[in-house]
Amino acid sequence: MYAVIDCNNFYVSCERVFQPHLKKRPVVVLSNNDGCIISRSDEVKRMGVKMGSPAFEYHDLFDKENVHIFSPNFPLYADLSSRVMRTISALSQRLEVYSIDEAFIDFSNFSTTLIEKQCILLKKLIQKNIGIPVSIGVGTTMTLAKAANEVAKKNERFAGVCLIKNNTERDKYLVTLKVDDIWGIGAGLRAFLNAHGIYNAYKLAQAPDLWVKQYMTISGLKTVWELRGRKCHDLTSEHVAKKSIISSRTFGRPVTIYRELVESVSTYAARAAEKLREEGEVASFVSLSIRTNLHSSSQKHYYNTLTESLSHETDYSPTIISSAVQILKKIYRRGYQYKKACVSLHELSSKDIQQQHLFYSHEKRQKEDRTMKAVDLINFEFGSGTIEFASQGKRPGWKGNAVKRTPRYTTKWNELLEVS
DNA sequence: TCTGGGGTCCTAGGACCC
DNA sequence: TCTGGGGTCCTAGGACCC
Repeated sequence: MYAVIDCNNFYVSCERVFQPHLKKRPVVVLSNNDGCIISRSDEVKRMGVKMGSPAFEYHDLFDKENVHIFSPNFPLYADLSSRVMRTISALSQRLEVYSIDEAFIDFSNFSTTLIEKQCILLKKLIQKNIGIPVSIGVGTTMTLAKAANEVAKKNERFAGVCLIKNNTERDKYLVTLKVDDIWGIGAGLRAFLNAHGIYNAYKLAQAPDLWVKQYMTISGLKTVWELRGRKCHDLTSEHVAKKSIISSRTFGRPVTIYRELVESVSTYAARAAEKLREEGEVASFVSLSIRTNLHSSSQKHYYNTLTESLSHETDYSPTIISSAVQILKKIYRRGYQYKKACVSLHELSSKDIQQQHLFYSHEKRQKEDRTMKAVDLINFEFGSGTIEFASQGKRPGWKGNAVKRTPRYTTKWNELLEVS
């Protein structure tokens, strides 16, 4: 048996921890730049506000309904997430942290009665210790656990915990779930399945293997098998090395000046390199893409991307920054209003098993390592951005602003004082 | 006026090999 | 008239997840 623990409306719930008066009140959290809606309270969901939709479309509704709006406060969410995960890990050895607000645990060799007791206890514990409401779903495969979780969320009588104990229960619940409520079925497959008369998860589970394989690839077939109770996925508990690292941001305003693009690209490259060092990896390739506003119909569009190999595997920020800026030089075109840049690193490998390089001495590498260590340490101790590279610019006008960000209550002493 | 950020996996098709 | 068979590797694009 697997259980999946999912924090309800996670970012909204995090804000409510420090502003309890917002319980039962409509709340949304927006993306960077206050662009999209990325978390909604139940009250807002009931108003028909769609996940990921642009915030400006709901300006009037939010005004009228007195919706509380927040800019994202990711340091806070990350910290509360780690506290939730710590509480869960106390209960189970085998745990996979699947995302910031979700974890799987392995309940093999437990009786269903015991599992149910443990889940109810865990839900209470997380609520009491951290103040975050969660839903828990249990099933014989990870996909069925996720389905049970959906059932628990949709139906109040479960009080947040739903176990699929046998095939009869499984079929009964699957009938109530739409195909795209199922893990692995998105909008594209929903449209396809609906066009073939398949609307609920039960019907999907009945679809013939060959047909599923042909039209939904092997991943779709695994989903179907898991719905029937045949195990195809298992927990990945140990740390999995990342295959790519991305740093990208939409600008606070359209950018036309080349120097400003250099500043933003340098900043994203520096951040990507920093993440790379956190992972203990080195990169072989740097990619950069830049684009104008996709949604604007009044201006001319431009998008371009280019990947270049580094002369040697590295995690040294100056090397990665200058590579990204070199690419920018090649793909930049005058006369466009740029809205976004994205730096990504590829062909990552572990720093420990780095290869020797003919034109890149051991001494040079050690010196670079010491420099980066110092930079990272300063930024960790005194806050990120304390020390930056010159090409990142002094007073960036292209950065977005998050006006409605709440204090980082749990990770910054000075911001804790802002709690009134 | 205003539309996020960060990832993974799979497939088709082309290039190439013998 | 009539043009093989079997394989690998790479990439772009599309699907999905949160």
